[in-house]
Amino acid sequence: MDSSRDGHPHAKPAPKAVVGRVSLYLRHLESLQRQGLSTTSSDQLGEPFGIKNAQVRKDLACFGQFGRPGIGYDVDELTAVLRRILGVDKDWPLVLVGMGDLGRALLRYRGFPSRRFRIVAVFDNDPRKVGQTHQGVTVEPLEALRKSVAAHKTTLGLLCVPADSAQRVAEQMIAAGIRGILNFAPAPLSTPPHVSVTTVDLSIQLENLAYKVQESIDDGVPRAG
Amino acid sequence: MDSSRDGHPHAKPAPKAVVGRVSLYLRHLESLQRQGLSTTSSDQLGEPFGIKNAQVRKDLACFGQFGRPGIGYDVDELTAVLRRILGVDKDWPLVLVGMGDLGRALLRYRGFPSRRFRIVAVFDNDPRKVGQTHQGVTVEPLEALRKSVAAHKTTLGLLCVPADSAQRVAEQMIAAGIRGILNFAPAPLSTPPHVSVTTVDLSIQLENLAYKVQESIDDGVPRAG
DNA sequence: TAGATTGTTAATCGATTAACAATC
DNA sequence: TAGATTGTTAATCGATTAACAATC
Repeated sequence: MDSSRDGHPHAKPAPKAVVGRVSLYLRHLESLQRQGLSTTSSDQLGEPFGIKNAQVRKDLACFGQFGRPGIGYDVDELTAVLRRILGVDKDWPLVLVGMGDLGRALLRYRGFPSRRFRIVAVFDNDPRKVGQTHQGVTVEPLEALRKSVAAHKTTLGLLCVPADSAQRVAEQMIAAGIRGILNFAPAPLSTPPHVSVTTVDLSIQLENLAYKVQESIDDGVPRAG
Repeated sequence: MDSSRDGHPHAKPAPKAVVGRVSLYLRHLESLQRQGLSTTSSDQLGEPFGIKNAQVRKDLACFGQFGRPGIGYDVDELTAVLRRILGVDKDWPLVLVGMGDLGRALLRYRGFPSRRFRIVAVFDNDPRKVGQTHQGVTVEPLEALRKSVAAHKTTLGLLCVPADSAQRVAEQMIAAGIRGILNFAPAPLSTPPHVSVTTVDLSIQLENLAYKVQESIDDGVPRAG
Protein backbone atom coordinates (compact mmCIF):
# COMPACT_ATOMS: atom_id res chain seq x y z
CA MET A 1 0.00 0.00 0.00
CA ASP A 2 2.73 2.43 -0.99
CA SER A 3 1.02 5.70 -1.84
CA SER A 4 4.09 7.93 -1.91
CA ARG A 5 3.72 8.56 -5.61
CA ASP A 6 0.13 9.65 -6.01
CA GLY A 7 -0.80 13.31 -6.09
CA HIS A 8 -2.72 13.74 -2.87
CA PRO A 9 -0.65 11.57 -0.59
CA HIS A 10 -2.87 10.19 2.08
CA ALA A 11 0.49 8.94 3.30
CA LYS A 12 1.86 10.39 6.55
CA PRO A 13 0.39 13.33 8.45
CA ALA A 14 2.66 15.86 6.69
CA PRO A 15 5.68 16.46 8.98
CA LYS A 16 5.51 19.78 10.71
CA ALA A 17 7.91 22.53 9.61
CA VAL A 18 8.36 20.81 6.27
CA VAL A 19 5.55 22.48 4.37
CA GLY A 20 6.88 25.96 5.03
CA ARG A 21 10.23 25.02 3.60
CA VAL A 22 8.72 23.30 0.59
CA SER A 23 6.96 26.59 -0.20
CA LEU A 24 10.37 28.23 -0.23
CA TYR A 25 11.80 25.59 -2.55
CA LEU A 26 8.89 26.15 -4.91
CA ARG A 27 9.59 29.88 -4.97
CA HIS A 28 13.18 29.27 -5.81
CA LEU A 29 12.28 26.68 -8.45
CA GLU A 30 10.05 29.22 -10.16
CA SER A 31 12.91 31.67 -10.23
CA LEU A 32 15.24 29.01 -11.68
CA GLN A 33 12.58 28.27 -14.26
CA ARG A 34 12.47 31.94 -15.29
CA GLN A 35 16.25 31.79 -15.62
CA GLY A 36 15.78 28.99 -18.11
CA LEU A 37 17.50 26.26 -16.09
CA SER A 38 16.26 22.76 -16.70
CA THR A 39 17.80 20.84 -13.80
CA THR A 40 18.79 21.68 -10.25
CA SER A 41 20.16 20.02 -7.11
CA SER A 42 19.25 19.81 -3.45
CA ASP A 43 22.26 22.00 -2.77
CA GLN A 44 21.05 24.74 -5.08
CA LEU A 45 17.46 24.55 -3.86
CA GLY A 46 18.31 25.20 -0.23
CA GLU A 47 21.13 27.65 -0.72
CA PRO A 48 19.23 31.00 -0.74
CA PHE A 49 17.55 30.06 2.53
CA GLY A 50 20.57 28.62 4.28
CA ILE A 51 19.05 25.14 4.24
CA LYS A 52 21.41 22.19 3.94
CA ASN A 53 21.12 19.75 1.02
CA ALA A 54 20.33 16.81 3.31
CA GLN A 55 17.37 18.72 4.71
CA VAL A 56 16.05 19.54 1.26
CA ARG A 57 16.17 15.90 0.25
CA LYS A 58 14.55 14.78 3.49
CA ASP A 59 11.77 17.33 3.07
CA LEU A 60 11.04 16.25 -0.49
CA ALA A 61 11.14 12.61 0.58
CA CYS A 62 8.00 13.25 2.63
CA PHE A 63 6.06 13.47 -0.59
CA GLY A 64 7.80 11.03 -2.91
CA GLN A 65 10.89 10.53 -5.03
CA PHE A 66 11.43 13.26 -7.56
CA GLY A 67 15.14 13.28 -8.33
CA ARG A 68 17.69 11.12 -10.09
CA PRO A 69 21.00 10.15 -8.48
CA GLY A 70 23.91 11.83 -10.19
CA ILE A 71 21.60 14.19 -12.08
CA GLY A 72 19.40 16.11 -9.68
CA TYR A 73 15.85 17.37 -10.20
CA ASP A 74 14.03 18.38 -13.35
CA VAL A 75 12.99 21.98 -12.71
CA ASP A 76 9.72 21.89 -14.64
CA GLU A 77 8.70 18.53 -13.26
CA LEU A 78 9.48 19.36 -9.65
CA THR A 79 7.77 22.74 -9.94
CA ALA A 80 4.61 21.08 -11.22
CA VAL A 81 4.58 18.35 -8.60
CA LEU A 82 5.23 20.72 -5.68
CA ARG A 83 2.48 23.05 -6.92
CA ARG A 84 0.08 20.17 -6.94
CA ILE A 85 1.15 18.94 -3.51
CA LEU A 86 0.84 22.38 -1.95
CA GLY A 87 -2.49 22.93 -3.70
CA VAL A 88 -1.39 26.07 -5.51
CA ASP A 89 -2.06 24.63 -8.94
CA LYS A 90 -5.59 26.01 -8.69
CA ASP A 91 -7.38 29.20 -7.64
CA TRP A 92 -8.22 29.69 -3.98
CA PRO A 93 -11.05 32.09 -3.28
CA LEU A 94 -10.63 34.22 -0.14
CA VAL A 95 -12.89 36.34 2.01
CA LEU A 96 -11.48 39.40 3.72
CA VAL A 97 -13.18 40.54 6.90
CA GLY A 98 -12.43 44.01 8.31
CA MET A 99 -11.79 46.94 6.00
CA GLY A 100 -9.41 49.00 8.11
CA ASP A 101 -6.06 50.18 6.81
CA LEU A 102 -4.60 46.70 6.85
CA GLY A 103 -7.63 45.20 5.12
CA ARG A 104 -7.35 47.78 2.35
CA ALA A 105 -3.63 47.08 1.99
CA LEU A 106 -4.23 43.34 1.77
CA LEU A 107 -6.92 43.87 -0.85
CA ARG A 108 -4.29 45.54 -3.03
CA TYR A 109 -1.46 43.18 -2.18
CA ARG A 110 -0.08 41.78 -5.42
CA GLY A 111 1.50 38.75 -3.78
CA PHE A 112 -1.93 37.12 -3.40
CA PRO A 113 -3.23 37.10 -6.98
CA SER A 114 0.22 36.17 -8.23
CA ARG A 115 -0.10 32.97 -6.18
CA ARG A 116 -3.68 32.39 -7.34
CA PHE A 117 -5.31 33.60 -4.13
CA ARG A 118 -8.36 35.66 -5.12
CA ILE A 119 -10.18 37.94 -2.73
CA VAL A 120 -13.73 37.38 -3.93
CA ALA A 121 -15.62 39.22 -1.18
CA VAL A 122 -14.97 41.70 1.62
CA PHE A 123 -16.99 42.31 4.76
CA ASP A 124 -17.26 44.93 7.45
CA ASN A 125 -19.94 45.78 9.96
CA ASP A 126 -19.34 49.52 9.87
CA PRO A 127 -22.38 50.93 7.98
CA ARG A 128 -20.18 53.73 6.60
CA LYS A 129 -18.01 51.14 4.87
CA VAL A 130 -20.71 48.81 3.62
CA GLY A 131 -21.46 49.55 -0.04
CA GLN A 132 -18.08 51.11 -0.76
CA THR A 133 -16.17 49.59 -3.62
CA HIS A 134 -12.42 48.96 -3.45
CA GLN A 135 -10.45 47.30 -6.23
CA GLY A 136 -13.70 46.33 -7.83
CA VAL A 137 -15.07 44.55 -4.76
CA THR A 138 -18.04 45.92 -2.82
CA VAL A 139 -17.99 45.84 0.98
CA GLU A 140 -20.82 43.74 2.40
CA PRO A 141 -22.20 43.44 5.92
CA LEU A 142 -21.24 40.34 7.91
CA GLU A 143 -24.74 38.91 7.63
CA ALA A 144 -23.95 38.30 3.97
CA LEU A 145 -20.93 36.15 4.82
CA ARG A 146 -22.57 32.75 4.96
CA LYS A 147 -24.25 33.11 1.61
CA SER A 148 -21.07 34.38 -0.04
CA VAL A 149 -18.95 31.54 1.34
CA ALA A 150 -21.46 29.00 0.10
CA ALA A 151 -21.71 30.63 -3.32
CA HIS A 152 -17.96 30.81 -3.91
CA LYS A 153 -17.14 27.63 -1.99
CA THR A 154 -14.62 29.70 -0.05
CA THR A 155 -12.53 27.90 2.55
CA LEU A 156 -9.93 30.56 3.44
CA GLY A 157 -10.33 33.93 5.12
CA LEU A 158 -8.27 36.96 6.10
CA LEU A 159 -9.25 38.35 9.50
CA CYS A 160 -8.32 42.03 9.92
CA VAL A 161 -10.63 43.26 12.66
CA PRO A 162 -9.56 44.74 16.01
CA ALA A 163 -8.37 42.31 18.69
CA ASP A 164 -11.47 42.66 20.83
CA SER A 165 -13.82 41.46 18.13
CA ALA A 166 -11.49 38.88 16.59
CA GLN A 167 -12.85 35.83 18.42
CA ARG A 168 -16.47 36.73 17.75
CA VAL A 169 -15.89 37.41 14.06
CA ALA A 170 -13.78 34.26 13.71
CA GLU A 171 -16.73 32.27 15.02
CA GLN A 172 -18.99 33.83 12.41
CA MET A 173 -16.49 32.93 9.71
CA ILE A 174 -16.30 29.35 10.94
CA ALA A 175 -20.08 29.10 11.15
CA ALA A 176 -20.18 30.26 7.54
CA GLY A 177 -17.92 27.38 6.53
CA ILE A 178 -14.42 28.91 6.55
CA ARG A 179 -11.76 26.29 7.31
CA GLY A 180 -8.53 28.31 7.45
CA ILE A 181 -8.00 31.78 8.91
CA LEU A 182 -5.02 34.07 8.48
CA ASN A 183 -5.47 36.19 11.59
CA PHE A 184 -3.94 39.66 11.79
CA ALA A 185 -5.52 40.56 15.12
CA PRO A 186 -3.06 40.43 18.02
CA ALA A 187 -5.21 37.93 19.89
CA PRO A 188 -5.16 34.16 20.20
CA LEU A 189 -8.16 32.54 18.56
CA SER A 190 -9.73 29.46 19.98
CA THR A 191 -11.20 27.33 17.22
CA PRO A 192 -12.44 23.78 16.65
CA PRO A 193 -9.89 21.18 15.48
CA HIS A 194 -11.04 21.14 11.86
CA VAL A 195 -10.20 24.82 11.47
CA SER A 196 -6.61 25.99 10.99
CA VAL A 197 -5.44 29.37 12.18
CA THR A 198 -2.21 31.21 11.51
CA THR A 199 -1.81 34.37 13.52
CA VAL A 200 0.40 37.04 12.02
CA ASP A 201 1.21 39.23 15.00
CA LEU A 202 3.46 42.02 13.81
CA SER A 203 4.19 43.42 17.27
CA ILE A 204 5.37 40.03 18.46
CA GLN A 205 7.64 39.73 15.43
CA LEU A 206 9.08 43.17 16.12
CA GLU A 207 9.46 42.37 19.78
CA ASN A 208 11.48 39.27 18.96
CA LEU A 209 13.61 41.23 16.56
CA ALA A 210 14.19 43.90 19.20
CA TYR A 211 15.28 41.20 21.63
CA LYS A 212 17.81 39.78 19.20
CA VAL A 213 19.21 43.20 18.42
CA GLN A 214 19.43 44.10 22.09
CA GLU A 215 21.19 40.81 22.76
CA SER A 216 23.67 41.26 19.92
CA ILE A 217 24.48 44.77 21.14
CA ASP A 218 24.83 43.54 24.73
CA ASP A 219 27.35 40.84 23.98
CA GLY A 220 29.65 42.35 21.38
CA VAL A 221 28.99 44.07 18.03
CA PRO A 222 28.51 47.51 19.45
CA ARG A 223 28.01 50.13 16.73
CA ALA A 224 26.78 51.02 13.29
CA GLY A 225 28.10 49.05 10.33
CA MET B 1 29.49 33.44 38.28
CA ASP B 2 25.71 32.86 38.38
CA SER B 3 24.15 35.70 36.44
CA SER B 4 20.64 34.29 36.15
CA ARG B 5 19.20 37.04 38.31
CA ASP B 6 20.53 40.24 36.76
CA GLY B 7 18.47 42.21 34.31
CA HIS B 8 20.34 41.80 31.06
CA PRO B 9 21.37 38.19 31.39
CA HIS B 10 24.61 37.68 29.57
CA ALA B 11 23.84 34.11 30.55
CA LYS B 12 23.06 31.58 27.81
CA PRO B 13 22.52 32.39 24.14
CA ALA B 14 18.73 32.69 24.55
CA PRO B 15 17.15 29.34 23.54
CA LYS B 16 15.49 29.54 20.20
CA ALA B 17 11.69 29.42 20.10
CA VAL B 18 11.53 30.58 23.72
CA VAL B 19 11.46 34.33 23.10
CA GLY B 20 8.37 34.12 20.91
CA ARG B 21 6.48 32.31 23.63
CA VAL B 22 7.65 34.68 26.36
CA SER B 23 6.16 37.51 24.30
CA LEU B 24 2.87 35.66 24.42
CA TYR B 25 3.07 35.19 28.18
CA LEU B 26 3.70 38.91 28.55
CA ARG B 27 0.60 39.69 26.50
CA HIS B 28 -1.48 37.46 28.67
CA LEU B 29 0.04 38.85 31.86
CA GLU B 30 -0.95 42.35 30.77
CA SER B 31 -4.47 41.16 30.23
CA LEU B 32 -4.52 39.51 33.68
CA GLN B 33 -3.19 42.77 35.10
CA ARG B 34 -6.06 44.71 33.54
CA GLN B 35 -8.43 42.18 35.09
CA GLY B 36 -6.98 43.10 38.47
CA LEU B 37 -5.43 39.72 39.27
CA SER B 38 -2.36 39.80 41.48
CA THR B 39 -1.01 36.27 41.13
CA THR B 40 -1.03 33.66 38.39
CA SER B 41 0.34 30.20 37.64
CA SER B 42 2.27 28.50 34.85
CA ASP B 43 -0.94 26.69 34.02
CA GLN B 44 -2.89 29.89 33.56
CA LEU B 45 -0.13 31.61 31.62
CA GLY B 46 0.09 28.98 28.91
CA GLU B 47 -3.58 28.09 28.67
CA PRO B 48 -4.78 30.60 25.99
CA PHE B 49 -2.00 29.45 23.68
CA GLY B 50 -2.26 25.74 24.32
CA ILE B 51 1.15 25.67 26.00
CA LYS B 52 1.69 23.20 28.84
CA ASN B 53 2.64 24.39 32.31
CA ALA B 54 5.98 22.56 32.25
CA GLN B 55 6.91 24.44 29.10
CA VAL B 56 6.00 27.78 30.61
CA ARG B 57 8.19 27.11 33.64
CA LYS B 58 11.06 25.89 31.47
CA ASP B 59 10.83 28.97 29.28
CA LEU B 60 10.87 31.33 32.24
CA ALA B 61 13.76 29.39 33.77
CA CYS B 62 15.93 30.58 30.88
CA PHE B 63 15.90 34.03 32.41
CA GLY B 64 15.79 33.41 36.16
CA GLN B 65 13.53 32.35 38.99
CA PHE B 66 10.42 34.43 39.28
CA GLY B 67 7.84 32.27 41.03
CA ARG B 68 7.21 30.81 44.46
CA PRO B 69 6.37 27.13 44.99
CA GLY B 70 2.81 26.67 46.13
CA ILE B 71 1.95 30.28 45.26
CA GLY B 72 2.74 31.00 41.63
CA TYR B 73 3.88 34.27 40.06
CA ASP B 74 3.24 37.86 41.06
CA VAL B 75 1.53 39.41 38.05
CA ASP B 76 2.99 42.91 38.42
CA GLU B 77 6.47 41.65 39.16
CA LEU B 78 6.59 39.14 36.33
CA THR B 79 5.15 41.68 33.90
CA ALA B 80 7.87 44.16 34.79
CA VAL B 81 10.69 41.65 34.61
CA LEU B 82 9.57 40.17 31.28
CA ARG B 83 9.21 43.66 29.81
CA ARG B 84 12.75 44.42 30.83
CA ILE B 85 14.10 41.13 29.50
CA LEU B 86 12.36 41.53 26.14
CA GLY B 87 13.47 45.15 25.95
CA VAL B 88 9.96 46.56 25.65
CA ASP B 89 10.28 48.68 28.78
CA LYS B 90 11.59 51.48 26.57
CA ASP B 91 10.81 53.17 23.25
CA TRP B 92 12.18 51.65 20.07
CA PRO B 93 12.50 54.03 17.14
CA LEU B 94 11.75 52.51 13.73
CA VAL B 95 12.37 53.49 10.15
CA LEU B 96 9.90 52.45 7.49
CA VAL B 97 11.18 52.07 3.94
CA GLY B 98 8.73 51.83 1.05
CA MET B 99 5.48 53.79 1.07
CA GLY B 100 3.25 51.51 -0.93
CA ASP B 101 -0.11 50.33 0.39
CA LEU B 102 1.44 48.10 2.98
CA GLY B 103 3.84 50.82 4.15
CA ARG B 104 0.93 53.20 4.64
CA ALA B 105 -1.03 50.56 6.54
CA LEU B 106 1.92 49.85 8.81
CA LEU B 107 2.37 53.56 9.46
CA ARG B 108 -1.17 53.62 10.84
CA TYR B 109 -1.00 50.28 12.62
CA ARG B 110 -1.91 50.83 16.26
CA GLY B 111 -0.22 47.70 17.50
CA PHE B 112 3.20 49.33 17.12
CA PRO B 113 2.85 52.46 19.26
CA SER B 114 0.94 50.48 21.86
CA ARG B 115 4.09 48.34 22.26
CA ARG B 116 6.33 51.43 22.27
CA PHE B 117 7.53 50.99 18.70
CA ARG B 118 7.67 54.47 17.12
CA ILE B 119 7.97 55.04 13.40
CA VAL B 120 10.21 58.11 13.43
CA ALA B 121 10.98 58.37 9.72
CA VAL B 122 9.75 57.00 6.41
CA PHE B 123 11.62 56.68 3.13
CA ASP B 124 10.83 56.10 -0.50
CA ASN B 125 12.71 56.73 -3.70
CA ASP B 126 9.66 57.61 -5.78
CA PRO B 127 9.92 61.39 -6.32
CA ARG B 128 6.13 61.61 -6.34
CA LYS B 129 6.03 60.30 -2.79
CA VAL B 130 8.96 62.21 -1.33
CA GLY B 131 7.70 65.25 0.54
CA GLN B 132 4.24 63.83 1.21
CA THR B 133 3.19 63.73 4.84
CA HIS B 134 1.35 60.77 6.34
CA GLN B 135 0.40 60.51 9.99
CA GLY B 136 2.59 63.52 10.66
CA VAL B 137 5.70 61.97 9.14
CA THR B 138 7.22 63.33 5.91
CA VAL B 139 8.50 60.91 3.29
CA GLU B 140 12.23 61.35 2.66
CA PRO B 141 14.44 60.04 -0.13
CA LEU B 142 16.69 57.09 0.68
CA GLU B 143 19.80 59.25 0.62
CA ALA B 144 18.54 60.76 3.88
CA LEU B 145 18.44 57.35 5.59
CA ARG B 146 21.93 57.29 7.05
CA LYS B 147 21.63 60.68 8.68
CA SER B 148 18.20 59.88 10.11
CA VAL B 149 19.33 56.56 11.58
CA ALA B 150 22.29 58.24 13.23
CA ALA B 151 20.17 61.10 14.58
CA HIS B 152 17.50 58.88 16.12
CA LYS B 153 19.88 56.03 17.00
CA THR B 154 17.46 53.75 15.16
CA THR B 155 18.30 50.05 15.11
CA LEU B 156 15.09 48.55 13.68
CA GLY B 157 13.51 48.95 10.26
CA LEU B 158 10.40 47.89 8.36
CA LEU B 159 11.13 46.95 4.76
CA CYS B 160 8.09 47.27 2.48
CA VAL B 161 9.55 47.62 -1.00
CA PRO B 162 8.94 45.28 -3.95
CA ALA B 163 10.77 41.96 -3.97
CA ASP B 164 13.16 42.93 -6.74
CA SER B 165 14.61 45.88 -4.83
CA ALA B 166 14.48 44.32 -1.35
CA GLN B 167 18.08 43.11 -1.22
CA ARG B 168 19.49 46.40 -2.50
CA VAL B 169 17.43 48.50 -0.09
CA ALA B 170 18.24 46.17 2.80
CA GLU B 171 21.92 46.76 2.13
CA GLN B 172 21.37 50.50 2.28
CA MET B 173 19.56 50.11 5.58
CA ILE B 174 22.37 47.99 6.99
CA ALA B 175 24.99 50.46 5.75
CA ALA B 176 23.04 53.16 7.56
CA GLY B 177 23.33 51.23 10.83
CA ILE B 178 20.08 49.25 11.01
CA ARG B 179 20.49 46.00 12.96
CA GLY B 180 17.11 44.32 12.67
CA ILE B 181 14.81 44.21 9.65
CA LEU B 182 11.18 43.15 9.52
CA ASN B 183 10.99 42.23 5.84
CA PHE B 184 7.64 42.20 4.06
CA ALA B 185 9.08 41.57 0.62
CA PRO B 186 8.57 37.99 -0.56
CA ALA B 187 12.29 37.50 -1.06
CA PRO B 188 15.03 35.98 1.08
CA LEU B 189 17.54 38.59 2.27
CA SER B 190 21.17 37.78 2.63
CA THR B 191 22.68 39.82 5.46
CA PRO B 192 25.78 39.87 7.65
CA PRO B 193 25.64 37.90 10.92
CA HIS B 194 25.21 40.96 13.15
CA VAL B 195 21.94 41.84 11.41
CA SER B 196 18.71 39.98 12.23
CA VAL B 197 15.98 39.56 9.67
CA THR B 198 12.45 38.31 10.07
CA THR B 199 10.62 37.83 6.80
CA VAL B 200 6.85 38.11 6.94
CA ASP B 201 5.76 36.44 3.74
CA LEU B 202 1.99 36.53 3.58
CA SER B 203 1.69 34.34 0.49
CA ILE B 204 3.74 31.63 2.14
CA GLN B 205 1.54 31.80 5.21
CA LEU B 206 -1.57 31.48 3.07
CA GLU B 207 -0.02 28.67 1.09
CA ASN B 208 0.63 26.71 4.27
CA LEU B 209 -2.88 27.35 5.44
CA ALA B 210 -4.25 26.20 2.10
CA TYR B 211 -2.20 23.02 2.40
CA LYS B 212 -3.59 22.26 5.85
CA VAL B 213 -7.15 22.91 4.75
CA GLN B 214 -6.71 20.76 1.65
CA GLU B 215 -5.26 17.99 3.79
CA SER B 216 -8.06 18.15 6.35
CA ILE B 217 -10.64 18.00 3.56
CA ASP B 218 -8.82 15.12 1.88
CA ASP B 219 -8.73 12.90 4.92
CA GLY B 220 -12.08 13.38 6.62
CA VAL B 221 -14.03 16.49 7.69
CA PRO B 222 -15.70 17.09 4.37
CA ARG B 223 -18.13 20.01 4.50
CA ALA B 224 -19.11 23.32 6.02
CA GLY B 225 -19.43 23.54 9.78
C1' DT C 1 35.67 5.25 -15.71
C1' DA C 2 35.36 9.25 -12.37
C1' DG C 3 32.44 12.70 -10.50
C1' DA C 4 28.07 14.11 -9.07
C1' DT C 5 24.07 13.60 -6.62
C1' DT C 6 20.30 11.04 -5.17
C1' DG C 7 17.26 8.55 -1.30
C1' DT C 8 17.77 6.65 3.09
C1' DT C 9 19.67 5.00 7.32
C1' DA C 10 22.14 6.13 11.49
C1' DA C 11 23.93 9.64 14.68
C1' DT C 12 23.35 13.98 16.70
C1' DC C 13 21.13 17.58 18.46
C1' DG C 14 17.54 20.26 20.58
C1' DA C 15 12.94 20.85 22.22
C1' DT C 16 8.93 19.13 24.73
C1' DT C 17 6.80 16.58 28.32
C1' DA C 18 6.56 14.01 32.61
C1' DA C 19 7.83 13.33 37.16
C1' DC C 20 9.06 14.78 41.67
C1' DA C 21 11.36 16.70 45.72
C1' DA C 22 11.13 21.23 47.75
C1' DT C 23 8.35 24.92 49.35
C1' DC C 24 4.60 27.86 50.64
C1' DT D 1 -1.68 19.55 57.90
C1' DA D 2 -3.20 19.01 52.99
C1' DG D 3 -3.26 21.09 48.57
C1' DA D 4 -1.05 23.80 45.27
C1' DT D 5 2.64 24.97 42.55
C1' DT D 6 7.29 25.90 41.86
C1' DG D 7 12.23 24.84 39.65
C1' DT D 8 14.71 21.11 37.86
C1' DT D 9 16.10 16.60 36.47
C1' DA D 10 15.15 12.64 33.60
C1' DA D 11 12.60 10.57 29.77
C1' DT D 12 10.55 11.21 25.45
C1' DC D 13 9.94 12.90 21.25
C1' DG D 14 10.96 15.05 16.89
C1' DA D 15 13.93 17.49 13.84
C1' DT D 16 18.47 18.23 11.78
C1' DT D 17 22.79 16.66 10.09
C1' DA D 18 26.19 13.29 8.57
C1' DA D 19 27.37 9.37 6.14
C1' DC D 20 27.06 6.18 2.43
C1' DA D 21 25.60 2.66 -0.89
C1' DA D 22 23.18 3.06 -5.20
C1' DT D 23 22.80 5.26 -9.53
C1' DC D 24 23.42 8.14 -13.49
